[in-house]
Amino acid sequence: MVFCDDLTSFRMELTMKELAKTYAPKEFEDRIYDKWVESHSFHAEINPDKTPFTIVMPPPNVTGQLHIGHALDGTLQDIITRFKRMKGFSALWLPGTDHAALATEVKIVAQLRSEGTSKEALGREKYLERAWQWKEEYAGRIIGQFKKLGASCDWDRLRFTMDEGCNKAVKEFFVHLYDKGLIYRGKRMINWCVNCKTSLSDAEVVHEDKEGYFWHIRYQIKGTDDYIEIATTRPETMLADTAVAVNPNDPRYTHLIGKTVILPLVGREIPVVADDYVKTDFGTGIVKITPAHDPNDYEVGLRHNLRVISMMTDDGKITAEYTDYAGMDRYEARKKIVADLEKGGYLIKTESHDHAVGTCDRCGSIIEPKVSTQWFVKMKTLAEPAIEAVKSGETKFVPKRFEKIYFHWLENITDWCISRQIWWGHRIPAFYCDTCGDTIVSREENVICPKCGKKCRQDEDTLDTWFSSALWPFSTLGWPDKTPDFEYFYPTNTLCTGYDIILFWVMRMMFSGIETTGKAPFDTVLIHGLVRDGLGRKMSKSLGNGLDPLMMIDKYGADALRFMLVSGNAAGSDINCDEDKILAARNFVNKLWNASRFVFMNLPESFVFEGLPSRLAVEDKWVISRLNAAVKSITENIENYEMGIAAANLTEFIRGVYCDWYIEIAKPRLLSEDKEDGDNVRQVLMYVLRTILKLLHPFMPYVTECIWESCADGLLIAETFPEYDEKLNFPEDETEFEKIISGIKAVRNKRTELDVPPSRKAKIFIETAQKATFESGTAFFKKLAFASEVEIGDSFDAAGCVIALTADARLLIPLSDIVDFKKEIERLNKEKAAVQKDIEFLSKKLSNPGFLAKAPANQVEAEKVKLAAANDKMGKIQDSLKTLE
RNA sequence: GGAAGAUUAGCUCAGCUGGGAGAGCAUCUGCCUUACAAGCAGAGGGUCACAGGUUCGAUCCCUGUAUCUUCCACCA
Repeated sequence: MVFCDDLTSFRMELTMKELAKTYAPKEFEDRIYDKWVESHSFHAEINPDKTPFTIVMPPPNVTGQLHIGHALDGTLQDIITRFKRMKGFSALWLPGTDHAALATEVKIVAQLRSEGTSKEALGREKYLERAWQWKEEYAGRIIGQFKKLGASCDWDRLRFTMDEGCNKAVKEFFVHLYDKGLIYRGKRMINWCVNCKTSLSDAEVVHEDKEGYFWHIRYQIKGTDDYIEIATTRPETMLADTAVAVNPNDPRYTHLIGKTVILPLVGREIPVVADDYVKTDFGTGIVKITPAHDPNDYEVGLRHNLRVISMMTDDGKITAEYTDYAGMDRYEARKKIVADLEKGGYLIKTESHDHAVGTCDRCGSIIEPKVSTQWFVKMKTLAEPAIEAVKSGETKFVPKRFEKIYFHWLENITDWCISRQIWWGHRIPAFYCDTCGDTIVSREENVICPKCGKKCRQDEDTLDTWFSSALWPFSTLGWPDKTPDFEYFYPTNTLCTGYDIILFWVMRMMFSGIETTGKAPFDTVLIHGLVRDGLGRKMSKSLGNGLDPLMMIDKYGADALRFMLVSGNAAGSDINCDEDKILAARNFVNKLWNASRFVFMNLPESFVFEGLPSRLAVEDKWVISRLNAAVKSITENIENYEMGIAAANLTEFIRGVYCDWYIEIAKPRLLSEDKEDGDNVRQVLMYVLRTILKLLHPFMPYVTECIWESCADGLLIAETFPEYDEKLNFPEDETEFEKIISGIKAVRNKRTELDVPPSRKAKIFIETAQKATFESGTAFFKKLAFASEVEIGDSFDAAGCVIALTADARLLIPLSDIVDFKKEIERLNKEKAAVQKDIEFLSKKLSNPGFLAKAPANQVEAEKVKLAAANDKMGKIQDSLKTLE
């Protein structure tokens, strides 16, 4: 045999280290991680001989700690990175953390409040010191937690969204867009959070359906006793009404156009205007117009040149000029206004009305639309190439359906409000000359007015946190400088994230990347779902159903957690998980551990791994061939991001093929007199085990590396991923050996049915046409089918025997002393009926002219084979029944 | 108001380009068979949501319905 020459040339002296009796991940995970770090195994070199493969980590916020969603995200990225590294790529997984501007500020402000102070009291400079302290503490913590998971990130390249390089990139991008006319400052209607006291982008507003009311209010028409009826969900805003609008084509109200009405409680006289915006079939058909507090009304106001009056302060209180309500919270004021309207006879009725209100993504308070001067990015021209990049396939989403969400948002995009009235973040690189009134946008820190030479004042605001995140795939590689890292690793390959931040982040990286570098920042966007509890609920603190990944790692090991997260999951769908699933994964890890122990304890002290032996038994070829198929399938599935299927392939092979069969079959051979055969089976056992460890390593890096220590020199992380090899396919041997497996299963099945304990050995007579095949399996029948003796022949006397049937054999077990033959006849009759049904089904199919004419030939052939087998089986059953009766 | 996804065993979920439905957990039975009781060998359990359609053939493709989940949306 020549097929494994290349393997036999490989020799390895082993210094066997014994594995502990039970799998105890805590004993070795940290040690293994240190080993990887010390050997710089995670560091990606710029190597022109290798193809780069790059993943940038979605930077976790410095506000929190590792939750199960990060664990999923991290596991997927680590699997891909380790796989690519083993496949010979220069694989870079670039880690970092996000300053999470508003999210962090909200937390620090709360912390200050609990200390009885505030950011205003501290002042900007001291506050920022405090924020950096926070960052130091929490960024370190979450990085440490990622390490626990086994993340093979290149920590030499660790970044932070507010570090110097990112700041440089942010300024560069801002100036670039400003110079191109794509960033502007202007007075617009924006989303205002009265709690965070800052503007927000549209994406940061969460719409929630809330129970509310329609208050029907009477506005008197000036100079008459007539009145009009208006329905509103926000009565308090009437204080700032500057008009009332009707649809110009609404016959009920055309007579009102141009008239004046008197605003209740306030007494202000306001015009009735006609505008298409008003729907005739909703509410009363008359709308109060409050340009300062509603985006639509603002537009109406612009069209009709209405006054913009504000009735609310930045913290959501009523302004001083409305003396009756001044200083009241907007919702307190609402109550009083409704009461006052009722008292004054203005309130006609109140009806329930559910409607969507915008809330702050960060603090949950209700957003107030507000007219304000802010910085914006003009999105239309930036969006187009970002759409094109996905349409052309330069970047593809996995699963594809998420592209729709991406397109929909980009096609309907509005300008992006990027300025925030908070302190923690990148300060806007815009400067104002108080003397000349000029605005200068600059990369420099200190800006002198070119006209008057005076020092300019920098804009107080900071940028939306996503402005810096948008640059993450290239700012982390050195952009705007043309660094070697940037040249080699950009564009990156796979971006892996949850579907919840496609709009916030993915799309913004796309247009920023294309605008600055001319290339889409990644070729694949791998979208995964959210992690939920066993009942499909979102994990949350209030429900108390959160699974703390760190606790799970502590309890079951990182490998078990990782394997649970990818098992039985299809890309893009949510994952329900509970502790039972981790337990199952842990048990599987334990299985591998013990299988390895078994192999090691059966090796002589002087064992030398030489690769596959040149003489292989049918069962060796069976396992090698199955392994080879598994290699192919696992590789393809990882490449297609089907981690769930790859994980199932691994389980199936390791448990179902290697442990359940090959190891069991190896046992008699290990003890056999034939020394050469024993040596061969040891080589095969090791060969398969080593291949398994490599295949499994991306999924379970710790345990595989730990076992590897006992059976090889060097690090597993640095090994090459197994390759599918045509020469290792043995389809005939597979078929042959499956016949023995079927036979063993059939005997076991019978014995269990009849409650025969394994200790009660019995003879087996095998009637078969394939004598050689079953001859070679004799030892296995003894070991696995509890045979005291095996005889193979054409025909045996079946009297007093239990009969087990397979497609290729009739197996007779003389157990007359303990078997109830009446029951056995019943069982056979049952089986006969089942086979009869099969025969009918198959005959019907094969006599269907449509099927014969239109089905593919191999399909027809397959059905014929099935029918022949069923008929054969029927014959055996009938024979058996005859002998029993 | 749009859009996407889901509906498969008691539970949680797989099921690739259509050829007689799978895993894990749970249940039941029997086993401490010298790697593993975190185990082994078996068993039971499913009109693949419903109704049509295409097809020789549908869990899979098409249409509609129902229920659930999520995303998007300025209807006062």
